[in-house]
Amino acid sequence: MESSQGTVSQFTSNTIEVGTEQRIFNAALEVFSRKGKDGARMQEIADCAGINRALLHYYFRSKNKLYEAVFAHGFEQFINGLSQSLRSERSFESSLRTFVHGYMDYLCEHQDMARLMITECLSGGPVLESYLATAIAKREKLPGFLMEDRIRQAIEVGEIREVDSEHAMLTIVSACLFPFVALPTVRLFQPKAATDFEEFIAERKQHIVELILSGLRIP
Amino acid sequence: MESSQGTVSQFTSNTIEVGTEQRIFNAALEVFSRKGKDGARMQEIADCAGINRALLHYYFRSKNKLYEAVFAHGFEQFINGLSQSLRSERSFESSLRTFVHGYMDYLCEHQDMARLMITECLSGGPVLESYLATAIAKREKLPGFLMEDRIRQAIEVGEIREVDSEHAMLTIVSACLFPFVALPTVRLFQPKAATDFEEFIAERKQHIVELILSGLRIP
DNA sequence: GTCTATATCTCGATAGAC
DNA sequence: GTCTATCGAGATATAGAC
Repeated sequence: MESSQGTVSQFTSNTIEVGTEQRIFNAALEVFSRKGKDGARMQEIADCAGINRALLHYYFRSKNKLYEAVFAHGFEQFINGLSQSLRSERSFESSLRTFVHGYMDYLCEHQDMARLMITECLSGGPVLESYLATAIAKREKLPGFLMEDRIRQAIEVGEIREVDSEHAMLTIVSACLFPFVALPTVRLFQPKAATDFEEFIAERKQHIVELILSGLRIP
Repeated sequence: MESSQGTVSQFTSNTIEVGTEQRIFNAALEVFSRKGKDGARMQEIADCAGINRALLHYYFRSKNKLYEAVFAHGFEQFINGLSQSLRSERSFESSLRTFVHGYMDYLCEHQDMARLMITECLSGGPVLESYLATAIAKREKLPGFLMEDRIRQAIEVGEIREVDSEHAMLTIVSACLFPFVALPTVRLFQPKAATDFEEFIAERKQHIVELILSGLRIP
């Protein structure tokens, strides 16, 4: 139980010499994110990590502990990702572009984590909610809040038209995040999402920024 | 089935009496939609329906059959909901408003089904995909396709500016559907979603229609 | 640290009384 | 149709050899 505490925070995306604990960690994220906490099987995680089932219990005491560890790490990463880049004062257009691109870049790199949090949400999300609740206490850390403040500020200065900043923020997040949630389905409708994912994402970023900017422009 | 003339049943309410099979069905939808097919427990479904576990197997042979039945029914409902109302609209604004309001009304009434399909999506969605694939064959039945055609048509006539109709459609669906997926989280950020859900939805409909219309308006 | 073997428990499914 | 009791498969978790 000590071993997980000590090393979790030092995970890197280094390709050389990936340790057992991290392989377990990655595999767990992958499986949990697709099957949910209950649906996930320890055997599948072990197979995915290329090790024995018993090792899962050696590094993380139980399935519950493993899930908690995976979730906590991903959540931390999720919050800290965007916050810095949003603080600098620039035009609203520049802020929006920064947010959309940064958010979708994160989602591309951490699709597992996105699925995991959505799965949490769907199940009523007691774990996610407790994490969010404490995060909301320190309001300034959440990228979503930063961007929403930016919207309000832009309205005051007359940079964009008057809209409900909370709904606008929700719409922006939805437009960025939902395609990842529904990816298997999206692929059926938009073949490019299957054949050339990078280009699909690039197009999507541009579409969202343009649509929102145009939608918030003062008539 | 049998009419109890002499006894005043304490189970009947002012609503229409709902049979055991229907109660199982509703309970299964509720549980499957939150936990996913694997994560759901037959015991929980039975508890939720207020009956014994064995009865689940009496009405539906197995967990798999039960899931299939629930999914098939919900999916059918989902497709047929909007299609008619979309064929008869004139202006693009009117079509968009019809779609957004109709779609969100459906989602409000069938939040379980929305969750179920999202859960399917997240797990790779073989069941959903097979249903969608056959539905896509008869293209004209899907409301999403109808609306996307409507966007293309509006562009040709010069009613709205030139955009990628597929991305625009995806954005509209995202804006409508995602708030239901993330409802537990949204409630933390927008208290009104918890206290006055009806008003929150009404606001949301209006916001989406206005933002998209303004976003697609010809400069 | 990593494995095999096994104990323990949970869940889906069935049998049979009423 | 509905219940209680139980079986058997498969899952988590532990013990112990190496």
